[in-house]
Amino acid sequence: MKQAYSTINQVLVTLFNDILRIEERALNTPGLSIREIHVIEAVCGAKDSRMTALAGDLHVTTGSLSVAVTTLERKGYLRRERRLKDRRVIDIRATEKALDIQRRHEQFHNEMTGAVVGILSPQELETLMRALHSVDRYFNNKEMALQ
Amino acid sequence: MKQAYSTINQVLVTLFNDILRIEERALNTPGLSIREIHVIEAVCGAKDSRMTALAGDLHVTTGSLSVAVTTLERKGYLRRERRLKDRRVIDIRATEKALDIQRRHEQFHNEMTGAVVGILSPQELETLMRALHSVDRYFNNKEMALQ
DNA sequence: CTTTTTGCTTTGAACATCAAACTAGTTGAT
DNA sequence: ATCAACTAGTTTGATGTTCAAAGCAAAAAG
Repeated sequence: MKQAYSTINQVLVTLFNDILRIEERALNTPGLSIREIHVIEAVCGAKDSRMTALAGDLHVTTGSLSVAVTTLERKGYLRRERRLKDRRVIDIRATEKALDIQRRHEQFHNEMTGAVVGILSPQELETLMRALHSVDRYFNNKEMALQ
Repeated sequence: MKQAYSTINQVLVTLFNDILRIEERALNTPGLSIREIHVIEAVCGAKDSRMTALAGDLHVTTGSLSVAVTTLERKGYLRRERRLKDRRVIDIRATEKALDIQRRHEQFHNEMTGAVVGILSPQELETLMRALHSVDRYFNNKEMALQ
């Protein structure tokens, strides 16, 4: 129990910070920062691909995203597509080059997930999922409370 | 099983980012960025408090740290202390003001940890801990491999 | 038709970060 | 003892990220 506290605390303190850094190095995509990779990922996985929606997903302002999209467009990973029905709206599309990156990123995450799944029995896995859902719910509420 | 992968993956992808953001907002120490708070935390918890060691702990260059320490010194959170035995070495010390911040930060972590522990059953907790250890191990290996 | 709202972009400022050049102090080889 | 090589830390210039605020164009509301 005591141990649980310190493990979870340690995770909250260090592991989370480490992950971004390691991810960046492991992916090692010259010419793309981890931020840019996350933008690409968001674009690839987005249901709604207009600027405002993506900015919301990424928790940045549309201004910030606009800058990022411009450079990623210049680098050949994204393109802007104006909607005919409502010409204010811009949809962001991933190019084939971006999809490549996305697949590599996905593979990294699968590996990471595999490390967890590998050590647990099916039953434990189920328990873990319940636990993670609870934690997720907790943090979503927390976030709501801070609005 | 399929579901386990995608749940765990989703949590690993989003939850981690969320927590950083929540932390930043919840701490909300006017005049201090989350980076600066992390520097303060590192100084408070450091075994070896010279520049090089701290920079290593924080995974930044000594140049970056030097800049950060200068502003935190100006703001009254840290002071530089030259070593007598080897006058090249600078030890960074926390002021009382910094210790206050550190205590608040620690309390926040304890609260968050307590909340997580509180919402899980003992069994869930045990499984979660094993999973987290596994992630930790995975990343430590990964980091080693990348050196 | 204005006016207001909406969606996005641009701009200016603040910060974080790094690499490389620099300063000062120590160590090692001769 | 000297001087070269090394080590610890700082400074500087460039780049990237972010935001708020102002701007612009299209759509909706009145």
